[in-house]
Amino acid sequence: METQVKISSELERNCARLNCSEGVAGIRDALYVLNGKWKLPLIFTLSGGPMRFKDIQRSIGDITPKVLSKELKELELNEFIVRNIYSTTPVTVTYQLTPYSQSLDKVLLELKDWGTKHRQRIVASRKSKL
Amino acid sequence: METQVKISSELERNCARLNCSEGVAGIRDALYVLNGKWKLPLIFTLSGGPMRFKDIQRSIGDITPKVLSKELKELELNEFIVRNIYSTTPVTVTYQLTPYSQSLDKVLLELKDWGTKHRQRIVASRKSKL
DNA sequence: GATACCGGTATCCTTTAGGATAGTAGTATC
DNA sequence: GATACTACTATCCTAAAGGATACCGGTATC
Repeated sequence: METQVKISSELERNCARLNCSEGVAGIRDALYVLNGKWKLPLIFTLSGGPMRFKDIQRSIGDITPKVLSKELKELELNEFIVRNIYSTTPVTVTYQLTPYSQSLDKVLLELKDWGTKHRQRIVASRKSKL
Repeated sequence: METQVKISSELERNCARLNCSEGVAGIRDALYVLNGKWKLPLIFTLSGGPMRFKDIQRSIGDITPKVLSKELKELELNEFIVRNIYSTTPVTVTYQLTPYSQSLDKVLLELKDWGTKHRQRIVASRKSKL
C-alpha cells in the first residue's frame, strides 16, 4: 500500500512557465544575503520601528553582542538597515529599516505564517504520540 | 542632511496586531527546519516532480553527493519529501515532495521573486558604478 | 567612590556546514 | 574483461557560524 503523493500544482505550473533553473537561482540569490540564524529575525524585529542596540538584544533574547554587532553590519552593507547616531549624552544609536527592506515584507509574512503553523503541527504530532 | 527612512507599514500594522515577539518566534521556527544553503533550493527543484539522486545533483549543479545525501535525509525526517525505491534492475530511487511541502509554496514563490529582483538590483547598481 | 547602563570590541572556543576526493556494491554494456 | 552508470558512503579537511566570557570608555546615578 503506497501513499499517493501529489505535487504542488501551483509551483509546477510556475516552474514550467518560467524555467525552473532560473527559479532555483532566484532562491539561491535570496538565501545568499539572508543566510544564517539571525538576519530575517532581525529585520522582522526592526519592522516595529527603529531600535537601539541593547533593545534589539533584549528583544531577540539570546543573541550575544558580538554576533549582533556582526549581523547588523552585514545588514547595513546590504542596505537593509541604517545606523543612526544621535549626539545625546550618552550617545544614542538606533538601527532602522531602509525602504528597500520593505521589499521583504511578503517573504517575512509568509515565512512567519508558515513557521507558526509548522510549530503547531509539531506540537500536535508530539501530543498525539503520548 | 538626513535621509528620512520610512518603516514598513504593512508589517508594522501586522506587528502591532498580532504581537511581534510571537512573529519572531514563527520566523525562527521556520528557519530552524529550513536552515542552510540547500533545503529550500532542493524543495523548489523537486517541485517539478519526483527526481532521482543523480538527476537532482545534476540539476542543482554544485552539490556534492555527501551533502545531498545528508540534506535529503533531513528533508525526509521533517516530512518534506518521501524516498521511493523501485526494484528495477538496477534499483531506481526517487525523491518526491509530500503534500505537506506544498504548504511552503507561498514562501518559495515569494523568496524566488524577491531573489530575482534582488539580483537585478545588484547587477544594475554594479553597472551604474562603472 | 561604587555601581550600573550604553554600545559595542577582543579573545577564545566549539560546532556545524559544506566541500574535495576517493571508493563501494551491484548491474549493464561493449 | 574493461568500462560505465547508479546511489550512495567514508574520510578528511577548511571555513564560517555562533556562543561564552571578559572587557572598554564614557556617562550617569546613588
